[in-house]
Amino acid sequence: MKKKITIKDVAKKADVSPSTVSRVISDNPNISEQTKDKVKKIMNELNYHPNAIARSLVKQETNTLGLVMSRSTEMAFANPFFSEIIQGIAKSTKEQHYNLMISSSDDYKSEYEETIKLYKDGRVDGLIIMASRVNDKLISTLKDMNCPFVLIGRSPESTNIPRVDNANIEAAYKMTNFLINNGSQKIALLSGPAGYVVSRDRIQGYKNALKDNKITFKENLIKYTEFDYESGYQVVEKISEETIAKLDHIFALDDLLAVSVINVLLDRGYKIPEDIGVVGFNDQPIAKYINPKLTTVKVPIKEMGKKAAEMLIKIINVDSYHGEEVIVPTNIISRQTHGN
Amino acid sequence: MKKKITIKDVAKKADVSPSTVSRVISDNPNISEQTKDKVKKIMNELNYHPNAIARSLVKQETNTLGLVMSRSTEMAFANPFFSEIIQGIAKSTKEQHYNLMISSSDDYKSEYEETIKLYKDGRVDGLIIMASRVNDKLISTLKDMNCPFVLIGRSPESTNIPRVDNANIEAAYKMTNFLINNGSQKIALLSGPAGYVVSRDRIQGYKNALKDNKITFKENLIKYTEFDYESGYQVVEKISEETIAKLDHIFALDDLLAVSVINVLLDRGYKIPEDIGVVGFNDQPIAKYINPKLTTVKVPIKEMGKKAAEMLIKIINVDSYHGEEVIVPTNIISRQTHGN
DNA sequence: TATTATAATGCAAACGTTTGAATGAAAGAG
DNA sequence: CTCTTTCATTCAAACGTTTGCATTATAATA
Repeated sequence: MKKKITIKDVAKKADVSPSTVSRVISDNPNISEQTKDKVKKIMNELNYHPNAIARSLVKQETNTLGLVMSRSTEMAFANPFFSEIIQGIAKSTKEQHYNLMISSSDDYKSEYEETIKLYKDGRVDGLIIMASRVNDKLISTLKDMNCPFVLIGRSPESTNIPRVDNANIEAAYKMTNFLINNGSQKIALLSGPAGYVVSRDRIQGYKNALKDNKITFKENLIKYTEFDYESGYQVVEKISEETIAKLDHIFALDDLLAVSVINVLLDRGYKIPEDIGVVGFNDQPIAKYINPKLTTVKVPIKEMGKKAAEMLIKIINVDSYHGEEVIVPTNIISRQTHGN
Repeated sequence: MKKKITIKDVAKKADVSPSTVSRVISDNPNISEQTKDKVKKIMNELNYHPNAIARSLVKQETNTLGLVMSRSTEMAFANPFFSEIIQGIAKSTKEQHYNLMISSSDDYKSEYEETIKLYKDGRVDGLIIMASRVNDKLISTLKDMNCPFVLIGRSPESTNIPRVDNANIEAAYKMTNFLINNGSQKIALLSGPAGYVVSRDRIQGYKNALKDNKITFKENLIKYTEFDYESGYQVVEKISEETIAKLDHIFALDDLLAVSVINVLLDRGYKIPEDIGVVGFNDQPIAKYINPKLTTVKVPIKEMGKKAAEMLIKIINVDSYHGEEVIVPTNIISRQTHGN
């Protein structure tokens, strides 16, 4: 094992003290240009890289952000939503010279513990949380520890926490309205798990739109499933022909779910959107890959990730800043799967 | 800012030395059960967490793996292939109590530097590399630094390096053969960038199959593009009707590319697979989401990621082990897009 | 009882940096 | 020519652990 080159080696060779070397690294104005040049030259010669761990220890900061997935590892990545979020986060961490550590577990309990641990162990300076279950104690724990974090989503219990989200209620309202204005009355919902805030919010928007249009809401028009293709497919498969025959539209609260809806419908011989319309949510890439192309509501997922990371870094670094709520705009992307 | 609880605080309160506390943490057999209990109790009381950074500094290991994407951030994540790889890696890092740090840049040069830096800075104990350009100097640099790493893919210049890959040549051969056996003669290829080893290998397999079937290879039947949907679409769009009319099959060297092929074909009014067949490579989730469902070659992407991480961890930890080459099996998934 | 082996714990150095305070040299002021 | 100021550099402590070695107490042996 080749011996590691430390700041002392550089110092010795340059005939200065380690402190001086450290100061040229940080470009301290007290060091003369002359010595700066000399030291830099030697750093190159020796191919010296400052040790980030040692630096972290004394500065008490790691320059790394932690990302934790609130769902089982499989679920988390199965949905392209997360790839896009990561994409955004990775982008701004890179831009701001931060590192990104990602963590995911298989069940909620260990997820919770992993998250706390990541921070308590001192591996990260702050956390981006995608957990947004109803009644998630993670949020309050984090607050108690005063761990810098930003939430992607919404936590109904805790107000006034730094977060980035889209206006789910409003967006679902708009989409429902859009369908109604196109002549639909019977709109069924395929929702994600009832335990997620996103599900609740989107359902709320749907209900609001129904109400404003004087359409009575029926609980049995909502089906719940996981946020992945297979679960969605299975749930929709079970719906009887008669039920479907009565429907104008199925509004899936996620694009992947919409795709599963479309596929069981197609498999059963329905024509989309002639026989029945299907719309989604998120505008993930797949929305335009499938045929017919999916009408959906666009949420700028990547930007959300990007914004979240930027916000977190700011929270970590500027004392006076404690975060804000940023709500990104959404809009309907009208493609080929909605009826009219 | 609440003061951080250190090993010293625990030691003081338990009336032992820090060394003793450290030893109960590592469950050193020299410590009596009695003191172990006492110390553990106090660690709980104080909610003490050992600081990973300090630990890393003295042990000269971070318990962290680094993952670097060889493509621009956008590209990397745009293709679900990477999500699946990450998924696998995340799984085994978690299982083995390692952390995962991910890195991606926007161009190749900074990618290279970021990677080296990640390791040189001492943030990670080893690297998983997905770079597999032809003539990638990253590999040799890593070797020179004797940085533990495993490659996902193949590096034609360097032999005998730890890596996990699928048998690309063989797989492409099998698929081509499959198409020929189904009666195809004119098979065009939509390849990823010519600079990637995967592209070359798959093309090689295609050529071999042609040769073994006494079909003459024509260079102009191969088109190159990036590994994302839009690039694929644009390339295929430019192909003339006459050219397409002569084709039996288009073999896309990636599922996402296959989807783009299918879509321009569908947009132009072709029936798949009646007019022309399309097959892909990788068996990404999207293969079964689209309609008609994509015939493709299955490569166990997630398992590759998992295996790579396991191997890397072993390389890091067991002196006598320097890695191996593991080639995962592939097989054809016959669905609805190939003709016969 | 003196001697040695054994078990449990403490001491202090080390890991590679950063940084406030101390030092020294050179320059400017009186 | 002394006194102060300024500038550039060094000293040494600190960050929170781990670990080889020394130390002590206790038990076993002669």
